[in-house]
Amino acid sequence: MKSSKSARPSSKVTLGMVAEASGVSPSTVSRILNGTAVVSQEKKDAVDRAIAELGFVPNPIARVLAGGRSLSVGVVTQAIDSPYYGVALRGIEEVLDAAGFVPLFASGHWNAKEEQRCIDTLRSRRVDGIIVLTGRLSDESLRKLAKELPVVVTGRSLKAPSLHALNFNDFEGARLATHHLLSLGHRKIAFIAGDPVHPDAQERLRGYRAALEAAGVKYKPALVLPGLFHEDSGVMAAERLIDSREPFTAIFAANDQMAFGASLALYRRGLRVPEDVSIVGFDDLAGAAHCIPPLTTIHQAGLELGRCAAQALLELLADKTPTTQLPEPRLIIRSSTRAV
Amino acid sequence: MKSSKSARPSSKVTLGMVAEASGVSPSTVSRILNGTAVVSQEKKDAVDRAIAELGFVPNPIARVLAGGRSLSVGVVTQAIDSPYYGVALRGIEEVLDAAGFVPLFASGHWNAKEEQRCIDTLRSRRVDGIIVLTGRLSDESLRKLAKELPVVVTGRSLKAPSLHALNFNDFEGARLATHHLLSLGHRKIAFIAGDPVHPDAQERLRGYRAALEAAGVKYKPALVLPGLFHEDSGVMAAERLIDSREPFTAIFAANDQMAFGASLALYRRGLRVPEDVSIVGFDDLAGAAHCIPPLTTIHQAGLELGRCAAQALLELLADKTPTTQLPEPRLIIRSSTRAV
DNA sequence: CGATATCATGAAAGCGCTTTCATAACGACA
DNA sequence: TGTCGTTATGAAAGCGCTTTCATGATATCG
Repeated sequence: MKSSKSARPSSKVTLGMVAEASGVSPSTVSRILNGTAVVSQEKKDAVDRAIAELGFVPNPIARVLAGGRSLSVGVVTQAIDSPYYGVALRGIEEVLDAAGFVPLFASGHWNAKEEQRCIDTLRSRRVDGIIVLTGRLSDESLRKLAKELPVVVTGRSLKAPSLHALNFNDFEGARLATHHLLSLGHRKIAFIAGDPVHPDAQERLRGYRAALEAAGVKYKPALVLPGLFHEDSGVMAAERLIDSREPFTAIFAANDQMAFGASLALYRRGLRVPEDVSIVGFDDLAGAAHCIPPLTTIHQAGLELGRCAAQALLELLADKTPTTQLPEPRLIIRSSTRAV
Repeated sequence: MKSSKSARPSSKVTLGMVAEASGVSPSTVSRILNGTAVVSQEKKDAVDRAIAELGFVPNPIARVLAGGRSLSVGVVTQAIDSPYYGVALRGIEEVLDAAGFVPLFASGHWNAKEEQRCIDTLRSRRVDGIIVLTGRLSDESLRKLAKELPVVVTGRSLKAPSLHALNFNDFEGARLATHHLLSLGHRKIAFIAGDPVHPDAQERLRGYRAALEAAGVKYKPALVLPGLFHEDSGVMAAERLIDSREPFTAIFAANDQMAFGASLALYRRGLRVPEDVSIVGFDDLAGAAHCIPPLTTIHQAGLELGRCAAQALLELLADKTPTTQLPEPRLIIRSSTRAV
């Protein structure tokens, strides 16, 4: 009969006990908990009181087994430690948490097979919906998946019921970056491309070419270096570029990591940024603002991406049609670029 | 009667159906699945065949409700997008996955309350064990938690049954870093400290002082700047240092992020690394090898940390006593340090 | 060779919740 | 006042699995 103001979070209080304590049936408690039916205010009060008193916490496992929602959503990312997607995960976590949902993360490692496995695991865990961050799965499998549960996918633009796609405007971003260099007077602009199996990489290349063309600058294949989206490939690309003796005054890298790598290669070869060559990256990673020199880059809001994705999934879950779109790319001018 | 070589991963095959198809009871199927009792080879074969044929996948939700293992472990990290812990998460994921376990990540944001909430959520999800990456929870709560399920915690050294602690030798790492600078002839070595609420930060400060003392260099409080483990605090610390006019030839930052920040501040003030001042970091983040100049630092294996933690938890789960220890700190000499 | 210990197996009772389905209780209408 | 639609509520049947507990079969012993 002690009325400690807050109940100790005792572990094994069940819905049944709440029912008994408040003199109603388990069904009624469940209905109150889930808002699945009208219940008299009187009983509702009694139940609420009992819940508080006993410190009852519903068991999500039992709930989902019985056919209810799991209040969890699966997130398949590619690498849990990716600097870009990591921020997106934080965004997802943030909005999901605010809505009472729990994220379940799984990494596909840029491999369709593994991604599929992640999805299977996630589904066996009975998640209510799935967010796929880019990845290599075919549009077809995604569409099929969306027939089973709500899906939000980033990095593509496909349309299907119960499926929302969030695509960043890579083309425009790349165009912006290249245009910035052009406007600074650069004409010999090298491009370190990303892995061409990524649609992103292709779009960014397109944007680079489009900007060149618009400025009447001839596209030179010798100025386009292959890359793999990581630092080392940026180093190698820049070294290859220097060794090729093809003249250049600026480099646009398809992502920040390669831009970091390229800067390093230039540094090692005694070329200064931005005095000798200007560099623009893409993504605006957390590190871009603190590297030397701070990197001019295209801001692709990872945090926003995550938030939007989660928001969209929540809407799908509520049977609404999400309308969320990603913000347009923005050029962030820092210190790695200057006029020729 | 078509004998497609591999079963389609049909969704709703239950243990009961397997039992029926192979002419045994559900109990027997369960026993075979979990190895909880001896079953005749004959039945085992029949069941295995039925499982393959039907493409049966056990429902983990039902399993855990009925009192079995969930084959999942909770991981409370501090920020899902932390550059250091991110790598650790990858290590955890890797070894857990190999053992058939699934990690459930939750972020405590360096806040004991939130951490506790994460743990509660995780437990309501019925994880089999929990890994706590550092964090702010009291040793006491951890000990109490360990009474309920196996726990592995990093960044402390406490001893308790069903609890394994993995501590990195921060003192020695800091000593090593400082000693390196000393051996290069530096005598005025500034230290950018970490947030003193972190035991790590305190240990690193101790290591710094110990090295100084061992070399007969007087400890100067004016050379110790407060920091918060992130880039901006590194920038501010270095600026304050410069402004103080206290002479210095080297900086040892309690982590890489602050070292990056300090480098940036020096760069802005026209001081060159390593020509004018040497810098040593701590952690060996992925970016340390690619920044300019590549950072000399103490390698604190994030990946190893994750792997060891997961390994230890697996052992705890198997009722063994883990003996895993973290590797000793190593000094990685790159290009940010040189002799005076 | 009968009695007892050993063993593989099945029947059935849950785990904690959701959800039909059925049933009082109530008001409304003729 | 009697009948019929509404409503709020409860009883009970699962969801798919694990785990006693009981049982018949087999092996072991004096």
